[in-house]
Order: sequence, then C-alpha cells, then structure tokens
Amino acid sequence: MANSKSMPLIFDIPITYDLDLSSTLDGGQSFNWRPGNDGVWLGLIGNLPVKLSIDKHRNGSVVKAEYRLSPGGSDLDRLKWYLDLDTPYEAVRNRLSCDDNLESIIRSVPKFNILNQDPWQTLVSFILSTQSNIPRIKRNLEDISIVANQLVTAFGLSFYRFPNPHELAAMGENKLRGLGLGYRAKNLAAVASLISENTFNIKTVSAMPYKDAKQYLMALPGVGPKVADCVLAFSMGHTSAFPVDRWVSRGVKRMYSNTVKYSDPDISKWGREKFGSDAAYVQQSIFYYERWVRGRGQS
DNA sequence: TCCCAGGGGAGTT
DNA sequence: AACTCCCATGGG
Repeated sequence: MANSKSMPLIFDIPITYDLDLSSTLDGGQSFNWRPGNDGVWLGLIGNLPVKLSIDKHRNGSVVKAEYRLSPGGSDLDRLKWYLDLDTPYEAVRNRLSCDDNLESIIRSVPKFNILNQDPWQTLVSFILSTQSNIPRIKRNLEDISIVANQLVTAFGLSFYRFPNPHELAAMGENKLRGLGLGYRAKNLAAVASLISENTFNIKTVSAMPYKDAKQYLMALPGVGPKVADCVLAFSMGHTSAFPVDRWVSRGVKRMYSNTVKYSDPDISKWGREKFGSDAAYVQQSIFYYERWVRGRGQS
C-alpha cells in the first residue's frame, strides 16, 4: 500500500471563465514550465512540484492541480494566487474589447492570466532576457537550476529548484558566464550579491507605489525600464505596468498609428495612461499577437 | 556570412 | 532628451 503522505493529490479549482494554460505559463511571462501529455503542464511553484491541466465544463472550467499536500496546507491559496484565479478576466476582456483596435487582438489571442510569480526568479529571468530569445532564456534558467543541484522529484520526474540569491551569488560571474549567459552574467552575479547581502531588499518592492518600485528596481545593474516593468507586472501585481519591447512597440505603432508617439518610454507611458490597471493584460496580448499570431511564430 | 533575439548603459550631441 | 554604439552568445 502506498504511503498516502507522499502521494500527489488532485485538487479541482472551479473558475468562472476560460483559462488557457499554454499562453499563461509559456507565453513569455514565465520560462520554467514544461508541457506534458494531453494539455498538462509541469513545473515548480516555489519548491512545490505541480501538475496542471484544465477540464472544460458547461458552466465554466476547472483547474486540475496535482501536488503533494504539505503540512502547512496553504498550497492551494498559493497556487490560486500564482495563477491569479480570483481576478475576473472575462470582465477585463469585455472592457478592453470596447476598444476597436483591441477587439480583434483580444479575440484572436488565447485567454491567459497575468501571473503572480516569485519576484526574485522573475527578476533573474528578465535580466537574462535582454538581447536574447525565449528558448535561450529557458535554457539559461534551466542550466542555472541544474548547477544549483537542488533536486526535487515528483510524478516520477525530476525538478531542479531555482537557487535563492545567496546560492546564485555563490556561483559567481565566471561560472554563470560558462553557462552561456554572456555579458548578462556580470549583472546577474552583481544583483544576486546585492540581494543576498540585503543591500537591496526585493521583498519590500511589491508594497511600493509603481513609480517608486520601478525606480528602485532600475537601480540594479542590468535592469532598465523594460525589465523593471516585466518584473512589476508578472511578479508584483503591478498590472498598470506596460513593458515595451520591439514586438509591443511594433504592434502599438501599427494599431494606434494616429494616436501614438514613437519612443519606447512614450509608448509605455501611453499604455499606462490609456489602460490603467489593465495595461499589463493589453501589453501581453499585443506581445502574444505580434509574436505568435501575426508573426506566425518562429519560436 | 549575416541577422536577430521580450535591452541596458555609457558616451556624444 | 534623443541618438549611437557596444555589450556575448546561439540559432536560423
């Protein structure tokens, strides 16, 4: 008879709107989920291995989450927070669809959520994202985790926990450079040290007002306006952030050619003012559309 | 070989 | 404040 304490259990979480896991977990917000069979996604939320899938029913869908129940019992709340299940995304989409330029975008992009990821891991992810590409970012993050060598097993599979700031700082710039991070290794090693030494307090950033939080993040090497906005949007609940990369810039310029300015800072400011707390959702929709719908996705 | 990839930062004007 | 160039590296 199997030990029930070590057996993953399946939890059904009802949601009142459609949720597409692929575009949510693997749409450019997060880089550490891997697809399994039949629409299943596997990954770590913190140290917790989780297997996720969606069951569609007539009256709304159910998120199926499989994981080991830990003693504290707060895993379900954490999962719901990570996936941002309590935000009424159907209402968000309805609001935004009133904008003629957005309506077709919203309709042709899968129904994703904006994640609440771990700020530290998200910061590292987007420091690595500069002048890089998504497959490479994934590989860099995975290599970092493998070198950190904190193995967790579940579902008969291996997961490597993402190193904390202290562990990453201990790797040092040269080792990171050896993983193919390029010039980003120097910034990442410096940031890991600043955080592990408590010179920079990442845990307080979420509670700061948007502009203060952004300014504070941008004091870190390798963190400019775009990286800061991604961290704020995808890990700190600042959904009024409007990160501008080349894809979003391209999309906004085409869709709003009459109203919008030109520089990235102008576009970011415009997005924040026009869409308010929906800005991050709009930005991610445009990114996804430009990258994988319009561009017909070269990974 | 050339070009691009979810930019940032320093130097110049 | 806006513009230019360089920062490493891997893949197409």
